[in-house]
Amino acid sequence: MRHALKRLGRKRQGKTTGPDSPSAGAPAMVREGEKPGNEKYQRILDAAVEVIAERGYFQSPVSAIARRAGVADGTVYLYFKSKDDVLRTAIDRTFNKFYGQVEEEFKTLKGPREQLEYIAQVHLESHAVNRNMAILMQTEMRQSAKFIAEFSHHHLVKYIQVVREVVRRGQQEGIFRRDVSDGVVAHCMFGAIDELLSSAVFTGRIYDAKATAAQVMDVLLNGITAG
Amino acid sequence: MRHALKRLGRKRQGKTTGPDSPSAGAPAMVREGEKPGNEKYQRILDAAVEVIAERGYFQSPVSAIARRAGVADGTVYLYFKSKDDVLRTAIDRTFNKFYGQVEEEFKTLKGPREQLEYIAQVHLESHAVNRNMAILMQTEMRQSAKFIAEFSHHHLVKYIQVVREVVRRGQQEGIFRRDVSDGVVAHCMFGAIDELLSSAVFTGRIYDAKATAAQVMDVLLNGITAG
DNA sequence: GGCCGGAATGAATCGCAGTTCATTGTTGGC
DNA sequence: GCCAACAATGAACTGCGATTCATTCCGGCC
Repeated sequence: MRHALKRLGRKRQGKTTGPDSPSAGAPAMVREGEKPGNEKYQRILDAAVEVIAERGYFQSPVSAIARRAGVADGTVYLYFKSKDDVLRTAIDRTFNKFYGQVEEEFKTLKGPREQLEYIAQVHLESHAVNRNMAILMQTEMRQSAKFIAEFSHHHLVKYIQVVREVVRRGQQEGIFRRDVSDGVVAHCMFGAIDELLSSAVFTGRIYDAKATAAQVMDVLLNGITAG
Repeated sequence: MRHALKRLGRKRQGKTTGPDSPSAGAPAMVREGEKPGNEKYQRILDAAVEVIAERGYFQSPVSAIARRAGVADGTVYLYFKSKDDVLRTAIDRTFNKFYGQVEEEFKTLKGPREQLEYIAQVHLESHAVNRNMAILMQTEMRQSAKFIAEFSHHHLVKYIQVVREVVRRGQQEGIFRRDVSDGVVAHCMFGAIDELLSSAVFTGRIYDAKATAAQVMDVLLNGITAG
């Protein structure tokens, strides 16, 4: 009803809807197995992080992401189900890398204090590794959209869980005070580090991740040390 | 070019653009002085906070806010310049109330420890006072949109400033350690409280603001106490 | 009752942006 | 060279939503 103008340039006809296309499953998408390895896949992901960090998710049209990645708008949909999917994937990958790193280091680092210090340091270093990703984490992940809220909350919970476990072990070993809840400590630690990172991200300040982490953990550990 | 259908229902003509309207300044807006007192003004503000807390700024059409406030879409523009303006106003008011409260209490509360504890408590209590506003603070304020970023950052800075001053005074008086920067302490405190609040907001957990604030400040103050 | 000023309304405008898909390029096998 | 098969393209589609503004409603006044 609305649009009086019909397609004039290209004309679309024949092969109306018949499911006779070759590829069986998804209508038209790069095969699952090839995606992560593909160069364009990565380019799109990187471009999305860049653009979204600059302008915010809702102010980043797919066309802008595509342009930055040097591909056509439609190509994005060859590799991702939707615009949401791009952002979700980017965040997931970052978190998984973080957990992998922590898990790896925990194999050789056994003391609760050292473990907490290590987490703080990696958390703060994320800024240096990929500034755009850090910006994105400090903004979009904070649930500007409900669809991100749900799955990003899951990651947060996992982080807190890891810290809580370390704290609880420290309490059992008599290293940490037992009169403060491990949950409160975990949230305090996460919150403190995160706010420092956040403030650095927004003011563009540069800092030494190791030294800053040390200061924060000095206060915190000092505050929760038993005796 | 695009739209073939022209207005059919109401027809618009005459008085094309001439600036002969009665009210001089803004084209058609409730007089400045009357705004804040007006009942509709407040209704729209409240409705906006509610709706945006539920769905997020970009997923909250003006029409939804208007409906919730029980006014027509156009009425919103009688009281506010734009959709942005509504959100900005709501946030500004909340912060100003917070500062007013803190300032007032500081008149009778002089010890650095007590002052920090009071700030923590008010901060945590904000959840109880207006849950929707708390949600909004934890989400939209975190810069999902650049236009909010700029002015909300200003508020954050002010908060940190207040805490820093208290910490510095505590250091001068020899109550707090001097080997940790007041800035780091301020960010830690803000971050810790904020994260606790955030987590409560998202999980829907209920907590006792006074007791929780006490625990957090116990750890923090214990961590920064001199001697 | 008729008129006036201003508040309120909500349909229409208009531009934008997510997604689709007919068409075009490219590659490798014959 | 020719022909699949498949990746890539980008114009067109479509629906949504911020904002405008001609029109209606309302209260006070003559």
